[in-house]
Amino acid sequence: MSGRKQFDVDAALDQAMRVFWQRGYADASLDALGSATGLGRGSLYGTFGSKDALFHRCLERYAALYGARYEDAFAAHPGDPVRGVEAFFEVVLERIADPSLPAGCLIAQSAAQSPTLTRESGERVRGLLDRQHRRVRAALADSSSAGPGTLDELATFVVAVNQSLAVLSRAGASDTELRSVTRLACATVARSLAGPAPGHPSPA
Amino acid sequence: MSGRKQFDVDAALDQAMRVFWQRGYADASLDALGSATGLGRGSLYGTFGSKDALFHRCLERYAALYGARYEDAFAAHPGDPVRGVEAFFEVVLERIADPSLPAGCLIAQSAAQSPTLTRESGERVRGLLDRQHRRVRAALADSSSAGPGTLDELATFVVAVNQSLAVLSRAGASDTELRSVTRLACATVARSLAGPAPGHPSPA
DNA sequence: GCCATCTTGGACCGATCGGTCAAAGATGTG
DNA sequence: CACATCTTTGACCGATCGGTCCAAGATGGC
Repeated sequence: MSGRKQFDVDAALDQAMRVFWQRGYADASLDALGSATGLGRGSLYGTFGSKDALFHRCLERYAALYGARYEDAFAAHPGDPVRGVEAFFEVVLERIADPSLPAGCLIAQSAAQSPTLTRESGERVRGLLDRQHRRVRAALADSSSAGPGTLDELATFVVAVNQSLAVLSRAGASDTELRSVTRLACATVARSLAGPAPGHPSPA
Repeated sequence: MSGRKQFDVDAALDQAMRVFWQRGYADASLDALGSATGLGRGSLYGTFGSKDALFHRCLERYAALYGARYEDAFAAHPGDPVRGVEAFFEVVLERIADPSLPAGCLIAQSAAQSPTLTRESGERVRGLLDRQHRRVRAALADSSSAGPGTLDELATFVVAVNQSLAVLSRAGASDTELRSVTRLACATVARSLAGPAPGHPSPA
């Protein structure tokens, strides 16, 4: 049966994305991807070309989907980066708590497996982390009382904490545990933006 | 050739551990484990029983090896938990910076892949994270000006940051980036131990 | 020196991997 | 209705997976 495409490409990408998200690139077999999307190998290869290309599409889709939500969270608190970061973490925590979604985070998952991926894929993941860094940094710079170095470090810190939430949630950490991590992280951001660190006087 | 065992079990475990560490459980093939250890399948199965059992032995060995170093780091600063945590992160950073070792951390790696492991293995990994939590908590409690709740949250925070270092390093983050994360984390610990957080007054 | 015992390397097993391909059916154009 | 074009299904490919097994060789007790 055919003639014209029988399925919605974006819906298929959503399902494939979840398989990569849940099992990682290597453990996401074409059989698993096929049954999750309801597609045969012919359709998968005819549409996407290869497992690698499908993975890239899924990465892009994931980044676009949740990247937009992160943007919204920051944008909801213009001029107030601390509230922005809180809202950002809230989005992450709600995604993690959603039982209809795999645990963790596709980017973190892929970053952890980066050395076992194609060099190309590894660089792509690194690029996505950089995008996240720039996004956070831009939000933090919104009330630029801090120097550019501090801004970079804080953004790296927020990205790092975000990755840690993914790892811990995959290990089975509770929402409560995760929230204590974000609470402390937010306090750190607030302190660092309010004034230089005590004990280690900032050169800025 | 044989009669008596021809190889050192611990040395073989060291090599196998690195393979799991570098590639993760699923991607660590028996061929890779065999060539890394220099052992044939007969020796591997005769000594360890199965890939899963070998993995467990490697987890234990990893936890024992680096757990001891963490203990040392904390023990080197009795009564000074902040310095203890700094020393702890220093051990982690040096291990990550060591080019003769795989990137990241075997525990973090396994935690991220936890949902794809045996239920048994997943629980084991969770147990190792708990052990790390208890270790950090005990060190923090050394100068117990903080309540037990705060202690738990801080220990979770330190464990979380440790996991984030593993993920970021595997994605190719530089030592400098990693150090800004630990610097901010240490400042957070110092602040929380010195007094309750501002803005969010602690109930303790 | 004989022999039970153990270890070792490698052949081998069925299952599964990512990927290809051809046959068959559906479609739009003329 | 005929036909070129496209999609889909599922059989099939070689490679590799984790795991088993056995023949050959080394060992120590007697």
